[in-house]
Amino acid sequence: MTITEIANAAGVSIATVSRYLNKGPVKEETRKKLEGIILKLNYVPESIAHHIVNSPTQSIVVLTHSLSNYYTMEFAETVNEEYTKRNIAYYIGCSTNISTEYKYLMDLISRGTDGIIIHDPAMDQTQVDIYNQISENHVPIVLVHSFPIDFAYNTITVDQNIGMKKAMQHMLGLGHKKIAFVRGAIGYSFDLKEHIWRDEVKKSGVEPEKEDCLKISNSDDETGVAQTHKAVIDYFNTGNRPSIIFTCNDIMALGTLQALHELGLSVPDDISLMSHDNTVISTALGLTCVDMKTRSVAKGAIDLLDYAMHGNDTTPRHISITPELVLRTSVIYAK
Amino acid sequence: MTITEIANAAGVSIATVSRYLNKGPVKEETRKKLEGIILKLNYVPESIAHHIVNSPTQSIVVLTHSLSNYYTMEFAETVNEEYTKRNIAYYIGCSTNISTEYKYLMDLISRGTDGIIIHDPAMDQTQVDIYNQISENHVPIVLVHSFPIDFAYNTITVDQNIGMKKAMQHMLGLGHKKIAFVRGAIGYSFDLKEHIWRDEVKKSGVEPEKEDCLKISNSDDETGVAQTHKAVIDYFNTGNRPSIIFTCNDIMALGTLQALHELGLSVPDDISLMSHDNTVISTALGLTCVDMKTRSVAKGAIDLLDYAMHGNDTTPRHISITPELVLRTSVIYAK
DNA sequence: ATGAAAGCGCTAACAG
DNA sequence: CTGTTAGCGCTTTCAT
Repeated sequence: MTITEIANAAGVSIATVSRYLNKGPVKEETRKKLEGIILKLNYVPESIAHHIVNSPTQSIVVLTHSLSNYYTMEFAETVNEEYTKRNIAYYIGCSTNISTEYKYLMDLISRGTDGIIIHDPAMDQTQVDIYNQISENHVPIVLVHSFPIDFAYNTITVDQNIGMKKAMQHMLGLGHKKIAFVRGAIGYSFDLKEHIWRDEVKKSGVEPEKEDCLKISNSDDETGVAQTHKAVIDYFNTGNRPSIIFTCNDIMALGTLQALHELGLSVPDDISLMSHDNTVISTALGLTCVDMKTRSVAKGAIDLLDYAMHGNDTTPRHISITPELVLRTSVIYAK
Repeated sequence: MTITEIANAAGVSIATVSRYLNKGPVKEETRKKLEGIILKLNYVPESIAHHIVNSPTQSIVVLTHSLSNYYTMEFAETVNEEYTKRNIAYYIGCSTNISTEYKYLMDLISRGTDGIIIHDPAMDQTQVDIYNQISENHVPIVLVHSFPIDFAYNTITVDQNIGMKKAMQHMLGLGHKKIAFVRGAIGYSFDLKEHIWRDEVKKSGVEPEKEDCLKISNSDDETGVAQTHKAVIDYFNTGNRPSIIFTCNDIMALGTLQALHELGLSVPDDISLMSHDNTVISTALGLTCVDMKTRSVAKGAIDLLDYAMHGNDTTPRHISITPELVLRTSVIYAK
């Protein structure tokens, strides 16, 4: 079904149909006729052809590395709310590693996507040239929680240093000495958190034990829960008795909770638990945690993208949001 | 950056460049030259122009009604895994109501999307004509968990009747008489479950009380948790003392758990809890529940779409998957 | 192996 | 207010 067919059916030229479609000046009579025909023929414009001549495609996409993660989803959802309001087509792509991220990016720019938000980009410093290649194709991109590097993109992150420091000071301040630290195996933000954990423990005068740092190989979905569960059980079975456990995300908190329950330890009476991200899981379970302020981050990302898409100033901007502690009932004084 | 520019730079015709790009016959020498130029000029093909002449766009999208829902996300993720393997661009759109669902659908077919999977479609019988309109545009669509109607689409669902019956029989069989039923305010599948709850309770010889059916207005994210929490507290404050609570999804289970905790009731010692969907939350919390077999459903949806996209037989197919009970520790004999 | 030219569905001057 | 026409970036005969 093309514009030509409906032009023929109406006995007018394709230009008139196009004008009608684009709300240009058309005589009332013609308008009525076209309206009827389009309805009857069930015509849907081929936007692909529209956009080959009229560049913006009215589409924004968020690329993320995981779908089964509340923290990611809360981000995607906030963005969705905004673009739904604006009536622009918004889609989510999920790239689980560097190579699919690259493929997605190529697909998106070749599709003429108007703007791209990459949440937790998989690429790091060694792949900067790829980002540069993309930037040469003039697609506005904003990086959310990217590795820290000064390059030609708009970026927004929460300052995880501050968040983690606040968390450590909170725990240490309550008298905790042996703080188990549960992290994912690979990832810049895990490294950063571990570093601060190590640092602050040291500063408090005790030497961080190697075994107190538990690395979970898969951490986003129920297998992450299971892996954490196992790691925590093993950790206790080796004789470790921390007064508090800190988990780098809520999925790990879930696995930890499960393990604790199995070990007959209740939170916070027998042991404290602190988490990170403040997803619905922390809310629901009453876990004290670091709030990633996902909604603020999402709003900021949208602002940056607006700026990149519509502003006339092309210098990249960088936003850093300060995370805050959410105090609930899962952390109490060390016994 | 267009094919023309690279043709000029290489001193060949655009036809040759096109041939090179499409792996057609090109002399080794020309090939080498083009390869270099394309790399240097950072050329990315304009797939929009490609697909105006060469229809398939190599893209599949899943439309869903919510992003902050593990059950939905597990579905989206399973589909993602499959299409990533196949190297086809896969995106997710989120339409929160009938009107945005319609807009999305129009956007997708006008973009030339190759196939669409609608998970939990918002439309019901009264909007069937919209689906028909779409079907006339020849875009393969499969409906997942749609309302039950015989029309020209491929559909796949789990038989929630069976699942809910199994759940009721399990609870009733353990001697529970007053079963609180927690559902979302609006939705076909909630209605269906309530109907069976009512039916089975009646069959067991007791009259279902109006107050035992709690309706939660928002049920997908943390506000759903909060709403459920409040509703359950109110319910108990009115003097109700069920021996078990059944929740229609895990978000509601979370809210219920929170309320129970606040009321000083522990699961399953003081009260039993059974949920629906078997997301990571049920797994982690050890909740007995109805497993929606999301991964099987996702695989089935992909099969149906393959069939619709590549098969030569156009008669719609329908798959019904039987849900199963997952017995964990949250449900015990009624006291 | 390569180039010229037509055409995909649509928009945007430009005439009338 | 409407029709004619050129052209968006690409593919695809058809010649050469």
